[in-house]
Amino acid sequence: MLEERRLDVLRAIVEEFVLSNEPVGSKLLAERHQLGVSPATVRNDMSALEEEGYITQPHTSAGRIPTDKGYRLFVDRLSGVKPLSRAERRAIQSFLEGAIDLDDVVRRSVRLLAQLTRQVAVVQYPSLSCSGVRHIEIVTITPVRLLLVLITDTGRVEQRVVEVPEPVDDPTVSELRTVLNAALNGRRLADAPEAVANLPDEARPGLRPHLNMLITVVMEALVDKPEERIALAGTANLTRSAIDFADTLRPLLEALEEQVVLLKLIGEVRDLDTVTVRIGHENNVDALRSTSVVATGYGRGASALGGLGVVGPRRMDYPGTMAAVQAVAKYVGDLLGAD
Amino acid sequence: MLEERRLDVLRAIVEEFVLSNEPVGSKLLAERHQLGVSPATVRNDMSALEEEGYITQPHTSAGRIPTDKGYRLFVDRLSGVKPLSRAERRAIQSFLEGAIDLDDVVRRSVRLLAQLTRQVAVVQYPSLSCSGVRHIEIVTITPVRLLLVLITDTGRVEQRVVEVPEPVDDPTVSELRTVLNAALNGRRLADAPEAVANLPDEARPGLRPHLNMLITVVMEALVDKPEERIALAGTANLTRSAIDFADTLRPLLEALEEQVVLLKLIGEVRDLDTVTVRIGHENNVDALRSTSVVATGYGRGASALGGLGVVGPRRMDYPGTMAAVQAVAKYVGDLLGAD
DNA sequence: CTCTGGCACTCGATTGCCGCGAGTGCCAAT
DNA sequence: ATTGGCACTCGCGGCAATCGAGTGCCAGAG
Repeated sequence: MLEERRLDVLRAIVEEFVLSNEPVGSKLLAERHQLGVSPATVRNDMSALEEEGYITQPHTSAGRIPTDKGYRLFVDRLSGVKPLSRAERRAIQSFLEGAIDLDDVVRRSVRLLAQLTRQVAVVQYPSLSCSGVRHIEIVTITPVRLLLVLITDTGRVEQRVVEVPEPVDDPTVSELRTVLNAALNGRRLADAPEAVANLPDEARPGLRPHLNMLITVVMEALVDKPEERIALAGTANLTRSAIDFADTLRPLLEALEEQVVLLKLIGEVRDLDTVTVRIGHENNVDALRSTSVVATGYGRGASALGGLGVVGPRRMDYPGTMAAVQAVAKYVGDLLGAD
Repeated sequence: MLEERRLDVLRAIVEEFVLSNEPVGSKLLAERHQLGVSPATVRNDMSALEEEGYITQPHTSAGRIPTDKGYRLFVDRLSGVKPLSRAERRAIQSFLEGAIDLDDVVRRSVRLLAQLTRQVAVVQYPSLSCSGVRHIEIVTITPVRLLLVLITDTGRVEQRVVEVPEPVDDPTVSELRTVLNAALNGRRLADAPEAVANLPDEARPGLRPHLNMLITVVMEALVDKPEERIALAGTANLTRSAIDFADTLRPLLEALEEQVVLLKLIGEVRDLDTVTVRIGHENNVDALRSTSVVATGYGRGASALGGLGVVGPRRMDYPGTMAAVQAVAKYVGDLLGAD
């Protein structure tokens, strides 16, 4: 009973603070939320909550604000799921269904997510290694430079220039194309290594050096260190909550422009079916220590194709944001998994 | 003589204000710049300059700051060219030469430009219509859905899904590929319409409907309304100069995320060999009314492949920025024109 | 043992006031 | 035309007084 109400108080504090962005006091809480007790009682609870580290006061004569630990408890135990409204679901659907290609899907999703959550949205392009090979094309640029174009079943098109050891003529290119496609079409890139492992042995001798070269490139560039891509939107929303600009906003913007940082961020939390929340100091990136990240993976079937999420102030509508992230992930997953 | 010194004073004001970001007074001017006259004389000149609308004072007891008109005069007549240092040129070269493909070139350039100018940099991908066709590839997805992949000589790879009226088999696809490549390889996309105009008439009858369909798609999607792309970097630099954030920074960030706005901006000023400067109100975009844009086109030969530039505060080091923009445009043009 | 009303206390934010100083405009003198 | 002198304006920083939201604690009631 007692314990119960303390949590109610914490929940009320979080909700109130998220709305108002101002330290919340006992009087306001007792009035606005039906706690059924007087401000004085609330004060006692708040005192206890502060003792336990869930809330803190910015300065002596102010109300309380949640700590990271407080938000954490709120997210884990206190916040119900907030289903999206019918209108929102329809909006998502109609916003995404007009997409014509992968780029379009990703760009639309990221803008949609930014708009829904009013925060900074991040969407990772489908990982190459999780994608399947739809087609491999080889184009001659010069006799010793070939352009390798890889088309995946998620619609990504990747290209690499390959220098071959000795000039190749068109029939040979044709042959190479046939062999590679036969070996890889329909397979996932992650499975590529074994699929091509003994291709050179089976091919006619004249083809081997070129084949080896191409295979090396495919492996190195597309499987071992695939070039991941990221789309970003809604940075303007940062001006909504950030107050101390020079100190907070700049490093944040800088971090967001670093693809590496974002990839690390998304990479850590792209589980399917689970929306991960990182609150403040829980983030491993310095510049994000004062923000929260809500992210999840998208994809169809077992493994995630990629990740998406939002970055926002710790003072965030977690239930709503989590719902939006989950919903968009579901739609994007369906869209890219199906195509 | 008199006229001459007045302009010297204006130049000094602009230079001083760009450095200090504070209204500059007569005493400082007379001391720091060798005008050879007393503060009182400078005051008279300043008074005249204000009368003519080149400078203004924020409040009565403050120094003067340049108006848009003042910056304009400065850019047009007062600022010499500021050649980049040897080190800077080397930096540009070494920064760009490691690029492996088009995406890489563009991303590196935009970051480089942002770093050099400490402002927001914008680089447009080479326009499709100005690019040449290196290769056209057709991949069968289903018998009635083909994926058309266009590879340009600037390294751009564009893809479109095409629905054909009736199923096509592989030999037909092969034939289509051959015909299209024969007609378009090596040509510029802008010349494509006439190149393909009477292809259907020359082809064998069975091929015509598909050919027509493909040609229609190529024309519509790639020539009439080509999807232009933009890369952006250095938004963090906005926090450097912008002071009133909620009112200035947000709409600015929003505008910068609008590809349409940026494309319009760049599209208007992508002349080769000329660095265009738009100061404050000279910009047609509302959100950019309090910024300046310095941009130019890049490319090799006669027509521009694309445009690039920076967006920054009106209080900007114009000579330096113009030099940087010009230099980067030159290198990017060489890189993409040659490849 | 829990809750409540009362009360004194703290401390950040706001307001009003004052003096400093940077910068100007004007004028008389050179 | 240029200059030194001088009075004037006005933004800014510092300081003190005031206000009030919010707290902690305590004694009393249920």
